[in-house]
Amino acid sequence: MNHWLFKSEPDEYSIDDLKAEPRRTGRWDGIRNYQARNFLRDKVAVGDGVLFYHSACKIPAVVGAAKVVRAAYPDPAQFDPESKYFDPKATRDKPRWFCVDIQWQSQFAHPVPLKVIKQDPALEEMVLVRQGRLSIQPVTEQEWRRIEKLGNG
DNA sequence: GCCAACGTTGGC
DNA sequence: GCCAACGTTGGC
Repeated sequence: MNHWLFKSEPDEYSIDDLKAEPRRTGRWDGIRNYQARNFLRDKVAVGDGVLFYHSACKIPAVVGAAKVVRAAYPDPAQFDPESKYFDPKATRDKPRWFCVDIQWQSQFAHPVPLKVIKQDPALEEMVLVRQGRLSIQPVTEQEWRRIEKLGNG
C-alpha cells in the first residue's frame, strides 16, 4: 500500500465536503497537471492512504485522511463542453485526464500546518517541502506516521 | 494579486 | 529538436 498527499482548495472542495458525500466517497477530478496526472493514472491504487491537504487558503495544512476506493478512470469533465475542466484535445479513445474516488477516513484533532511541516526535521524530505506546486504527491510511510502523530497528538 | 517552479506547446 | 511562450499551481 502506498501513501499520498492530495491538495484541494477548501473553497472548492474541502474535507467536510468529502465527508458530506454519500458513503463519504467523492470523485477526485479536475487534475490538469501532468506530473499529478501521471501519479494518479499510474501509481494510485485502491486501498492507498491519502492525506487531505487544504491549499490556497489562510492556513495551508493537512487536515485529515482518506483512502482510495476506485483506481484511475477517465475524468468525465474533460469531455463536457460546459465544464471548466473541458479539454477539446481529449477524446473518449484517448482521454488525457484521469480521476480516482476516495473515501473520507478521519479528521485530525489538530490540522498540521505547512509551516509546522517545514520546521520539522523528520519531514524535511517531503515532496510538499521540496517541490511546492504538485497537487498529487507520494508520501513515505514514515512521513505518514509523523503527520498522523502531529495531527492526533 | 504577484510571481516562481515546473511541464507542455508550438514556431522556426 | 531548440527554446521562448504559455498554463497551472499555490505560498506569500
